[in-house]
Amino acid sequence: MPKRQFILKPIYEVATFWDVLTHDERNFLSNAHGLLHFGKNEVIQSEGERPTQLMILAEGKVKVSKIGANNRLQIVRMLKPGEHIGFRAIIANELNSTTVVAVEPTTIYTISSENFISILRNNNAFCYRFLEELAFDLAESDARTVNLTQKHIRGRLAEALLLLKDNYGLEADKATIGIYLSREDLANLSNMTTSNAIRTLANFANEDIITVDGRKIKIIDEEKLRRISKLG
Amino acid sequence: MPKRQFILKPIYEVATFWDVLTHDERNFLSNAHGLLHFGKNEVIQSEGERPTQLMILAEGKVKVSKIGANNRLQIVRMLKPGEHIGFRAIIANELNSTTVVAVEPTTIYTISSENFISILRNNNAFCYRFLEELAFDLAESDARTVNLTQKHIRGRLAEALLLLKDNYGLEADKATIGIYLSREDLANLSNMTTSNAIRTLANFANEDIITVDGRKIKIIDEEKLRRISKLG
DNA sequence: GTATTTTTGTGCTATAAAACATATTTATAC
DNA sequence: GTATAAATATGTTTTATAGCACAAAAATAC
Repeated sequence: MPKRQFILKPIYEVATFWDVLTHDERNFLSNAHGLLHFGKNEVIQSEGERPTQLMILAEGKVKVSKIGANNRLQIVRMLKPGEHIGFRAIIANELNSTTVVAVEPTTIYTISSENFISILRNNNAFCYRFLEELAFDLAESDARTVNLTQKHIRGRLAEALLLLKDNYGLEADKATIGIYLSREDLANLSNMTTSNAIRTLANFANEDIITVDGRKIKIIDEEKLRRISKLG
Repeated sequence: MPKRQFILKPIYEVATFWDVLTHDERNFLSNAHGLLHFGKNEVIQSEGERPTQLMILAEGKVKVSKIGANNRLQIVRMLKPGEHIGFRAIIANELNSTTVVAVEPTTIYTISSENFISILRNNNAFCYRFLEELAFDLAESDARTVNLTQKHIRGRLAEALLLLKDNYGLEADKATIGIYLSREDLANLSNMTTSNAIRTLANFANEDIITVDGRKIKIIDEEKLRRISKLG
């Protein structure tokens, strides 16, 4: 069987804001955009750097993380195609507050900060779209703060698995979570050590809540997983 | 000495967005706004309720919190005059994701959700202002997630004290933090139990980093406090 | 002014989770 | 194909912090 060939979608099919652009803006952006590729584990942007462009994830999956005390890494969110990278720092006129790394081979459309800001300043519907996006992101970030600080290990890991399921969906078997993360990434997402992620994952498997095959995780009993996540 | 009389500033002096309004919008809002008062510890909005108005904090201080696992409360941010309440949920068209409570007597100007959205949709500069505000808030929320999950108790309390100092400033003596919180609030802000907040506060006082007189906290050695916060 | 509730303070115990140690398996390099 | 590195797995020890109990002080109610 030949390896499946990905046909890259054009920017107007990837960018969720395309419908609110004016005719002129569409014409302009059809040319005035860039294209970047990143291999697995490649760094897309780094915390502390000055942002130079809005990035639109066209293909692939990325993790967004921050370094905290003792150089411990915390994954603050995971992005999928159609979502944006780097726009928060551009809007706030700050340095990047997060590091973004490709979890699998990733293709990105880019729009320069200047062009991005220019459209934000001139197209009200476009501006409103990003306003909505930030409003959603803020609620999620606040919720994550509370979940990560108050839930116990089992609750945090259950929550992370559900977050991944909700974000990336399930494969054709309707059970396998649509992203394969290392135990270390799972740990950084759930605010625990790698050994505890491994242990807790094994416990969940023993309790027939999930099955684990390498990095493939099948959700067997979602109800139970939600209960564990909810109770903390 | 007679009790100091607060003269309430008019909305156009409180609202930080007033300068980007059009002449017509100013005329309109000069009448189409409401005024609310809340006593100490009164609930201004509740998690799960439908938001009905943008609130602009005119006088007073409020805490913004969420309930997590085991009904434990987490304060996610603290607001001061000029800052906004309830706009995130209106923009995202969601129920309130947070509860807001007055820490001291508080006066609030209100603008109905409909009027707020209408201006957002028509005045690009106004929309951009709130875009910026959310961009700042998101970075702070992400930073808080990492700090609260990774720092130890001393680091978390030191961080909370600095956050309060940076947000509310110092009194005339250039040492007393400009807001008086209960030990319980300090604990909910720093993600720890009340006893641990009390204990750690006492330790800081013993180490001559702060002095404590009831709820008044004087910062004696800010350098040391920043070091403790940074190291975690 | 006294009673009652709330807040603050302190010691002790229990426990969740990190830290550490060490295999074992899997992936990658040459 | 072998060597080396990285990821996964598991047992043991240590520790930070929650949980609990109770006392003292302060605030509030009557």
